[in-house]
Amino acid sequence: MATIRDVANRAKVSTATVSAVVNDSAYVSPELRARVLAAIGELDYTPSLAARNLKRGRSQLIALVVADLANPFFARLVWAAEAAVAAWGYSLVLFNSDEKPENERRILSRIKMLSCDGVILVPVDVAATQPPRDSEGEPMPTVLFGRTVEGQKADTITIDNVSAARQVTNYLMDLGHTRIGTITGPLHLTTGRGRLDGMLEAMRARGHEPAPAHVRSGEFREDTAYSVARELLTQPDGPTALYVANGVMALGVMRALADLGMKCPDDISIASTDTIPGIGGLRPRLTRTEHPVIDMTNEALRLLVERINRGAGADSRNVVFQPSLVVGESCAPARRRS
Amino acid sequence: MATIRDVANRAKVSTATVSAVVNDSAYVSPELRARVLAAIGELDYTPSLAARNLKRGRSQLIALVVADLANPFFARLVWAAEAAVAAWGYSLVLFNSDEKPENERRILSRIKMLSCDGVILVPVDVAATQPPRDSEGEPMPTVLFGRTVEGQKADTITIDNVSAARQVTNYLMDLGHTRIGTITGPLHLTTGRGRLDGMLEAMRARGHEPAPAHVRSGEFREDTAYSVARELLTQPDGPTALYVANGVMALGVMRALADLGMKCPDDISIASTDTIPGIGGLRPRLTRTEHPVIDMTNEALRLLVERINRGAGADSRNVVFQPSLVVGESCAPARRRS
DNA sequence: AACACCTAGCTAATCGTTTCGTTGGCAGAG
DNA sequence: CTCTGCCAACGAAACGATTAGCTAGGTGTT
Repeated sequence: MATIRDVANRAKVSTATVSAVVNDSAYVSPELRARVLAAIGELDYTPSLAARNLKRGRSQLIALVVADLANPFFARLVWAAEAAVAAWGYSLVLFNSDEKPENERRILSRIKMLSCDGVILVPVDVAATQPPRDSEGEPMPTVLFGRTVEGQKADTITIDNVSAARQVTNYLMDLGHTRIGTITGPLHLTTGRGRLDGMLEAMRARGHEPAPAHVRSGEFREDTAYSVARELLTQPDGPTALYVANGVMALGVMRALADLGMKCPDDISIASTDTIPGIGGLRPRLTRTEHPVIDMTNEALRLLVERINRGAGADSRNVVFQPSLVVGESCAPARRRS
Repeated sequence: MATIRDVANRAKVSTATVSAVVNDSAYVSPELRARVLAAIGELDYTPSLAARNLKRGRSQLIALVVADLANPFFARLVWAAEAAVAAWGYSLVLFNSDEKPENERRILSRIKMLSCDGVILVPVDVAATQPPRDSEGEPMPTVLFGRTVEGQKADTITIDNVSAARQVTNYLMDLGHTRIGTITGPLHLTTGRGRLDGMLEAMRARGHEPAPAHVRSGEFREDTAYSVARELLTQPDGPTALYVANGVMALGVMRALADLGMKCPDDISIASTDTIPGIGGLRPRLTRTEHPVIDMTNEALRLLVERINRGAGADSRNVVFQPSLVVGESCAPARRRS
């Protein structure tokens, strides 16, 4: 392939001049500029990012590490992030930690090798996640997305999980439900913990308390939620309404209902935090909160690029987004029950 | 950050020896090896990929260019590809061409700059897509995924679209439907064209022909399919069954039905090629073909890695996967109609 | 006319690896 | 005792860009 030296020879200028033209980094007379551009065109020259990165110590790469790529919530994040990253002139390197701390560790060291300029990280474990450091031992520009890590000073983008759960729970109680069960996410995650706390808080505020047997973890997974829901729904004194902590688990619950021959909302009301986009034509439509994923992603990139340019010194910022309740037809008023 | 020279100094060896240890590329005596490893540990040395790539002319990066990241089909591809790419020791750089040829061009030149080792490409336009070339003008190792490009010799992974459409159409006809409409994808894509051809072929084989007004393009998009479906379903002599060419469009059609107050399958039967994963709990479940995305992706990576290692010389291979029909409850037997 | 100053462009050092070709020490053969 | 061969380890030249520092020529001031 053509190198900058080939271009310089052909245009009868020095490599420094070619570099100046390519990067617009210094004034070059119109005549030389034209000669250089012509040579570039004739040789089909593309600067080598590898060489440029080696010299500049940057890579024009932004890494996105999601916790579960099979989850449509994160798929949407990937979609939004690709667009935002491209808009800022970077390229996106994608990793999936699959909720496993050891994967996360492997990925972060890989990111270090690639010397990515920044990282958007959905941390797997609040306790275990180490802030990524670059090759000089400095913390890499990082934005934590969706979940936070205790005691770590970093820029974060989160959703108000407590509020999400509270909104949904209040809605269910407004319909008259008091025997509300929940399928939670992993409680070591702020998303899992916060949603459970919000639900409990809302219920207690009105003098209710969920039966311990009605509070189960579905690990944020479709299949786990499916089996947990089957257990929960076949026990004698089952709940009349179920708050499900995320969208894929809600679909798992729906599948369990279908397999058990139960009807929603006739036999039980289901409401969730988050949902799967694009299923508005299928019934029942879930009552759920929606999260402004696109806004969150754009804000994450804004913060990240700012930090890349301003360095590690600046104070860390934490932006919290508010979810909004969207009512479908998956909930019915509670019927009086013995 | 620690460089190979720092390690060499500390271990009192040459950089060549450190390199040999790191890459296992030459025999090093146990004693020196131990010293080197110790120094690496003490300095927390990570080799710079930028420098390594510059020297080796490789980047350990594989690019994936999808045509529509918002489409769950491609989201699944991304998910499977990330895993496969990691398993082969590469990292995944993700791009979304959003079905726009100009984006695709921009992306391919970016990929060239990054000197990615290989590309998995869902081409946007059969005619316009140029095979990517590396900096030496050689064609880059590339696997075309899902769609093929006319006259281009390249490795391809595709699904048998004609067969998919034929299976679905035959199923509808077996139920007694003859007034079958279709919402197709863009006909300049092999996926769009093939699915329409398969449908027509199947109908003609039994002496039927769809009304021209019942054959419409939904551009593979949810919103377009939604509006087209509304038109199609409100015209006087509407079809009794609809074959929809992909999963997101099928959901758009479902949404249109819901908004029109029509019931599926009571008022109309819907069947599609491809679907959205994980919605098995919602009703009605679509009758559709399913595509072995994971197998397809793994095979794509196998081909790609082979080509990276064997060079451009080898013959190009085209692997065609077979879709399978999965019956839901979105189709009912045709009722006799005037 | 002499001097300082500015600027366009060049030369060459540098980034951190890999790798080719060389060195030096030791063992076995003559 | 010398010569040859072998092999572990090394030194130094790439890879392709950026950029600090320099040169030469032109301009403006006194």
